[in-house]
Amino acid sequence: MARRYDPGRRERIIDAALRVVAREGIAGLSHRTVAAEADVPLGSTTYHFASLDELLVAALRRCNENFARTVRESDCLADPGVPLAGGLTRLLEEWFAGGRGPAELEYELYLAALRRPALRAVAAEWADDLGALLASRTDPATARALVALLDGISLQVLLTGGEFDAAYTREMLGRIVDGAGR
Amino acid sequence: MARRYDPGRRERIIDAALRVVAREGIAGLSHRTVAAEADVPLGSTTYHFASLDELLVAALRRCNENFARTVRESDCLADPGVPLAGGLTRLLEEWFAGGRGPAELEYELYLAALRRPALRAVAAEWADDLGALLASRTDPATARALVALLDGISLQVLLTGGEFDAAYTREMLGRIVDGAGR
DNA sequence: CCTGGTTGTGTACGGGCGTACACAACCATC
DNA sequence: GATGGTTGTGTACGCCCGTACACAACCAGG
Repeated sequence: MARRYDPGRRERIIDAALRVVAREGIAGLSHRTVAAEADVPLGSTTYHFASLDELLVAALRRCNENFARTVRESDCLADPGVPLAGGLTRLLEEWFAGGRGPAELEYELYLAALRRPALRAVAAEWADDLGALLASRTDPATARALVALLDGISLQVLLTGGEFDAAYTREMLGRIVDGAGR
Repeated sequence: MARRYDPGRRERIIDAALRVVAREGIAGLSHRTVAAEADVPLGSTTYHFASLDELLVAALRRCNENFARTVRESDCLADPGVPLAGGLTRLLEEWFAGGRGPAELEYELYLAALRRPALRAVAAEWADDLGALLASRTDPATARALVALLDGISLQVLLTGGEFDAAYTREMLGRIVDGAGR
């Protein structure tokens, strides 16, 4: 039966799940497709993840970590000399520059929380983490609104197939930020 | 074979599809489930809608119409005496007062456009229609941003399972609106 | 009344799915 | 090196799916 010693198989399954979702969407995710993608036996996926929800939770969490690292490594937000709205706009611009793919993947997992209560906690973490990051440059309510507006603008781009408009984005984020000072 | 004369069967199938999606999500929508819900033979659903995408397009369009009618009938936006931000907040408040159900249904269909290009045009219509409605009270860019922020705030509520916060919403919408005047 | 075309149905096929479970491989203990 | 517990696999079952298609019901023109 060829059982291999394979630590980190769990992680490889999560990676495979992300590739499957990126390619075919959550609708195309099944124990079988992810097993094939990760090149592990079918039983292995059900063994490590009792349900697809569990696998999705792990995948979304991994996504969040990747995004958080990207944000932290980018200096768009760190430098207090750069206006907050401008930094956020640049961040989003870089993100969309990578094409629809990555953005679609992250949002699909994030939005899946709408129908899957198991994902809600992770989705909330994401919003909170980003909010906390921004809160160091403004107040919590404003930070939350910035996250909401970023989500809304990104969705408009992704859902309607439109283009990302940096000037417009900067302007509107600016209105939220500036409103905090009055 | 009992073929009935049944005009409006197409419409009844769309209604049934909305009920199915409301109850079980898009994942639970199939030719069979919708046929059972509409109490028509299986072949009837494939006859009227060649693919599920086609059915989803019809369902989303119907949703849009319902929402547009609700907005038009509500006087939250019509009265120029009411501040725009306040009117929108009240509209959203009434919407959420109906429970998660209706909001979940509309957003699930709307967000499905992320992965289904066939729905993009209808999703774009929705955003444009609402934008056009708001544009009569402000400029187009501001109107678009208001829609984006409304989407973002609604999503935060629905995805994280949180509560709708009217005061916060009014405040942030207000910042977008007021920013237009400077 | 027949007849040819259109509209709508029932059924059956092949395929992918989640899940269960017997059992192989491994490891620690003696 | 036997043994008992744990970890991981292969396989098979039953279910639901989209799709195709023969054919019933209907309708209009002759």
